[in-house]
Amino acid sequence: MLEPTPLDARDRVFIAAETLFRQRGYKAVKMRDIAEAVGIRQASLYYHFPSKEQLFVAVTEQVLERHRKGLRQAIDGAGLNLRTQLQAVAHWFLSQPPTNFFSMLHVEIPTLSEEYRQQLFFIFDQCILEPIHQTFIRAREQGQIRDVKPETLTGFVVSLIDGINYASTIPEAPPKQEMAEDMVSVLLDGLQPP
Amino acid sequence: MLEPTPLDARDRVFIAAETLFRQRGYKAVKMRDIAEAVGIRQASLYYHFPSKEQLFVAVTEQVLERHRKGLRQAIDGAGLNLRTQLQAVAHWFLSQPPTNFFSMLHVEIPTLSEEYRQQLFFIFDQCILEPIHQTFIRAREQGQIRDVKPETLTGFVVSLIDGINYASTIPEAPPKQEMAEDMVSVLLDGLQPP
DNA sequence: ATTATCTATAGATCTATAGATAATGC
DNA sequence: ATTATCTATAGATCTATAGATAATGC
Repeated sequence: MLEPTPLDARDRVFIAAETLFRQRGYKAVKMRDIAEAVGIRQASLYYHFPSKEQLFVAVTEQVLERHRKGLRQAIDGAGLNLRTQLQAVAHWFLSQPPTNFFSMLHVEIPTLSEEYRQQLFFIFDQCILEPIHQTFIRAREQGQIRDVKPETLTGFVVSLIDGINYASTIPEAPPKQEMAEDMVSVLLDGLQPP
Repeated sequence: MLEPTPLDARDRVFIAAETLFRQRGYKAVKMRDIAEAVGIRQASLYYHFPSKEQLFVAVTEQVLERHRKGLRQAIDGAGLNLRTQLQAVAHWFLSQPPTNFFSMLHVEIPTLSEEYRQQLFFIFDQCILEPIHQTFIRAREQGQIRDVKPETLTGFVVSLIDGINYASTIPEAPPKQEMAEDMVSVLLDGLQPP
């Protein structure tokens, strides 16, 4: 380790916060909950992070950045075919801890200060929407799909991923991977009988 | 009026609560906010409702029940064709104030007491999922669509509606009605070029 | 000396209750 | 008399700060 300061505790706070915020949302998670998960006292968190809001923003940025890298790799490694690219996108998202993006955008982020709000919206756009948007634009240019606005299709994909993640929490739901396959085949082929 | 008690104030509380809970979510709305919207003092709300939780549950039940009726009417009035039925479903949802169902299920409802949680999950199933589920089952029986699990497709529709509602809050987004048409045509016909 | 934690608590909210008071309808 | 509101506030949380103390590394 060449790190000047040992980051263990800070990292454990980060990981605990990420998990709790994802599971329960910003407001419902108390600093005490994070501290308990880490095994320190609530006030000790403030040695590592100046405020709950900044902790949330830092955690969310990291999650989004991880998705950006993962999506880029998934898409770049999936050849030139939209079908395999979408399968790779779905596979990436479903390999990650399930984040409900619309709750994030609709419930969590609006409670933050205006500055952080705008910042996270921008990063969300760059990390989640842009990679998928690009994919649809290229597919359209190559005549792989008919003329539907790529931003509409991008929204569809993110919505469907959210939905699959949610459905997976229900015991009777079909397996994630099956729903992901159905998602791609419905998007590309529709539901018309053979 | 044959009502024994004039329900005006109670109704105004109901309406204000519905709007605020929908816009900001359960936790973020304070009883004071609802009172201010109605024009009374915070404590006066407790004359009409015993607790914030029961107010939220009552409001949510009413919203869900309204959707059940609206969906049933929309589907029943849309003939026997899945395409027109889905168009009617989309049209109904987008004619209503935008509720983010996945936030509701994923963020709001889990913070309630176990009893109310189960109750609202059940009612959500009856009011939102069941009508759409039935529609897909009938279409499948009549050979209108290929073999994909109807519960998967139901989840897709609800996810997509959530996504369209969210997208509509962004200034540059395509019009709701256009996204709804794209949703139905993608679900049924896919994206393959003509 | 510096780093990381602790205890204690101020200050800000927020829900819900108690009891008083005004408005309404016999 | 009953209905609907009010003021005042108890009680419960929760974030963040102040200052003390233990652990670590020169």
